[in-house]
Amino acid sequence: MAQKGLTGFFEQFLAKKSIFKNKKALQPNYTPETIFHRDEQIKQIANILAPSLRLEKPSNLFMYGQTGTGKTLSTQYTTNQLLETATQKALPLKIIYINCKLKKATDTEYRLIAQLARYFGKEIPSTGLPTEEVYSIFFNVIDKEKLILILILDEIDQLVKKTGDEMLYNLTRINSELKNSQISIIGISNDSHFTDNLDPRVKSSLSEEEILFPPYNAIQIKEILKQRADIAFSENALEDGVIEKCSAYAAREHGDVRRAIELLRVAAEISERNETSSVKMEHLDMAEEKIEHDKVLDIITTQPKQFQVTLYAIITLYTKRKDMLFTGEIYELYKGYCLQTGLRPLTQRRVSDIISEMDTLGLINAQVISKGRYGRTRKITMQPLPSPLPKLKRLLEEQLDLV
DNA sequence: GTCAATTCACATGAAAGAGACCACGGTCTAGTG
DNA sequence: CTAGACCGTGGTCTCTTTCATGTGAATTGACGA
Repeated sequence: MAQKGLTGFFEQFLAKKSIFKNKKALQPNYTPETIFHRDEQIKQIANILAPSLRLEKPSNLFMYGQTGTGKTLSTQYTTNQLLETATQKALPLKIIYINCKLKKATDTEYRLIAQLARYFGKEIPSTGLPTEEVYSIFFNVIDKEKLILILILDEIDQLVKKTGDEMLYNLTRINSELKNSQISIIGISNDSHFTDNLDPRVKSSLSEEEILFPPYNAIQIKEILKQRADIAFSENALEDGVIEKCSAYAAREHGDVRRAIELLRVAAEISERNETSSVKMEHLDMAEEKIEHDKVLDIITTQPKQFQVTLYAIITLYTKRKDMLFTGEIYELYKGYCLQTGLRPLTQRRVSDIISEMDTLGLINAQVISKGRYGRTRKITMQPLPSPLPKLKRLLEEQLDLV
């Protein structure tokens, strides 16, 4: 029945002139051929890593800067070049890039080492072995022959937050036991205070060298966006001022280019779906909303039930009383809903943690305050969320089978 | 009126338990020659 | 005799509970002017 209509639709879709020429240039993992405004940093990285070509261990390196300031990009660019030279000269250089946040597979010491061992073709079960065992497997495989290993740990702060800094210590220490090979660690973090709380031993060995990535300013963002847009879009696909507005927006958000590019891409997708011939200003606004909305929906639907019930309690209470809420009353309400849904209520201790997780995720504003004689608690308010509350509430009701 | 002590209602930390998942080695069992 | 099924042990991981300790200002109450 609908088949015929659909073939027609797809044919029409293909026949339509796309505003995209090469959409890849807007994907988050795209590496452009030239990188703007990061010459200084790239040169530094190259300088620090260059000794590896003489088979000497490069210094460990720590890079920091806000999100979307080109840390990962610059690193990948430099290491790719480095690797190219190394392969040409048949040097035993290996570079491993691990994003500690992206993959759930690397958020514990065991998993990280297992992941590393897998890069060398060792099959490591996802669980069941003692961590020591995995270390020694890894150790043996890299020390078999001479090798310079550069290990890039992106979002290293996430890793340390979850597993503690002991593992970094272990990793740096491993060098002294290796006979043939050497490991260098490149840590990338968007938290500049990250090293403050590290064990001094780890700190000094990790940041033998440091590179700071300052945020881009609006003009720089504009140039970068322009570069990407030229590749990504066909001619006249962008209305005048779109790029300017996009970069202004990103500059406001501490110079995060990644966001600017995402915004541009989503805006273009919206305009394509709306069958307009070019990306207009209003698409940017819609894109901004959509990005936020999707983020919230994604968070909500992927969180466990307990989290959802807690959020549901907060939303219900908040729609009833538009002022600040406190942990105690939320917990009481939460217990009630648990009964309704047949969930076993968690302790207040846990719910308290859940609430603070929500704060970190940006769903709510939770602030610890003291009400003097009346105790200490979290003051919870809801930010103006991109998705209207009743809609969220209904979504949660569906998720939880609440009536 | 002033000032230190008290008190509340949680926050925050540390440790440990439960239950799921998994590897490994040993033992048992059934099928094969 | 051997491959595969099955079990017990010991390991990780995540989520949670339990127990313990911390905290900051409103309130209280003693004190002095």
